Amino acid sequence: MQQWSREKIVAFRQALLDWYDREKRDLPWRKDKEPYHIWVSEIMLQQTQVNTVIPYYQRFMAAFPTVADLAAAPEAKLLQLWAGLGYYSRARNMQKAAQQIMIDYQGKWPQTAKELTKLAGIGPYTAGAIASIAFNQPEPAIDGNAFRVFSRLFEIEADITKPQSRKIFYDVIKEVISPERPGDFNQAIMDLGSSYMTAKNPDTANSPVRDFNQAYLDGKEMAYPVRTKKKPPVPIDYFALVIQTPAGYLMEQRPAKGMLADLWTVPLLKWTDLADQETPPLLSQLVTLATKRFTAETQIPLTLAPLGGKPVTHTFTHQKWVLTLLYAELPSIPDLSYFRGNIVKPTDFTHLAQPKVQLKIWRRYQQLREQ
DNA sequence: TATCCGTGGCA
DNA sequence: TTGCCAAGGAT
Repeated sequence: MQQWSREKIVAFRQALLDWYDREKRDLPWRKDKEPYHIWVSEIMLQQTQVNTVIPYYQRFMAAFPTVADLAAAPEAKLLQLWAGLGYYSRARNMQKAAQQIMIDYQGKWPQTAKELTKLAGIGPYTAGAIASIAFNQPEPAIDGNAFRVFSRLFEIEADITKPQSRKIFYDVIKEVISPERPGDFNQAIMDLGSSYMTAKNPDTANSPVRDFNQAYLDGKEMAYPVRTKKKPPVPIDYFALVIQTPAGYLMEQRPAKGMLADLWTVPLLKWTDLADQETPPLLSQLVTLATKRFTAETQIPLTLAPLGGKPVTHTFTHQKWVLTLLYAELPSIPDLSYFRGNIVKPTDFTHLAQPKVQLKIWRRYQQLREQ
C-alpha cells in the first residue's frame, strides 16, 4: 500500500474538487442539502444505478414530501411506489426510520454518523454519506466506488468483500478527505468511480486524478480492487398458477418475511414443496395441493392446463427461478377466507406492488393469449 | 462470518 | 446465455 505526503494529499483534494466543480452531474437530490432528500436518495441508490433511481425518486418525493408524510404512509402505497426497484426491505426500513425520527428524535435529524447508524436501514456507508453531505462532517462514505477508487490510488490489497477490510479503507480516506468540503469530496469520489475509474473499461488516461493512481502508473489497474468471487444463483422450479374467475385473476400476497416480502404474485407452488422428489409432480396431484393452498373448500372444479412455451425465468442475486405456467378458469368465485390474497381485475393491477418476475409472467401470459 | 435480499446494464 | 458489477444492510 502507498503512503502519501501532506503535500500530495492537498494536491489530490484540489484536483478532485476542481474537477467536481466543473463536471458534477445535475441530479434531483443535489438541489439542496435537506437531510430527508439526501437520505431518500442514498437508500434508493444502494446497489442501484443513478438512471434507475431518478424516476422513482421523483415519484417518491411527490407522494411523501416530508419525513412526517413517510412515517404516516400506508404500507401498500409505500410498496407500490417501490415496486420494481428491488431490495424491498429498504422501503420497510425507511418507514421504520422515519417513525424513529418523529418519535425518538422529535422530528429532528441526528447529525453524527454514529447516531445515524441507529436508524433502521442506515449502515456505515449511508451514515457517512448523510453526515458528510447534509451535515458537513468529515466522515468517509465507503461504497463500492470508494473501495474501487482508493484500492487503485493506494494499491490496497485487502479483499473488499471482507468486513474487516472496511477499517483499512476508513483510515486511509479519513486522512485524505477534505475537511472543508467532505460531502463534495465523497460525492466526487463516487462520480469518479462511475466515470473514469469504472470497474470495466476505465478511462484513467483522461482521469482528473490520473497522476495519483498508483495502480495505473504501475500498469496494474485491473488487479484492483481485490475481491473474492460470489456463488452462482441456485435454480428453483415453480408452477405459476394463472387462475381466472368471473371477477378477475387470483392474486396472492407473499409472506411478510423473506423473498419479495408482502408483494403480490399469482399463486406460486415450489416443486420441492409438492412432492418429496425433484421430478415434476403429476398434474392431478397438483390440483389437490393447489386447491388447499388458496381456498377453504376441499375441492373445487379446477382444471389446470399447461401454458405452452418455455418456462419464464428470473434471476435474483442468489436464486434463479424457473416458472412453468399453468392456467385454469373458474366458473364461480371460490371461498378465499384462508387465503392471503384477493381476486383482482387487470385494471386494478397498478394499485398492487408487483415484482418484476410477476410482470414477466403477465407478459408471457399475454403473448400466449394473442396466439 | 456467511448468507439473504432485486433489478438492470453490459460484455 | 452467463457472469459480473452497481451510491449496502440485516441477521
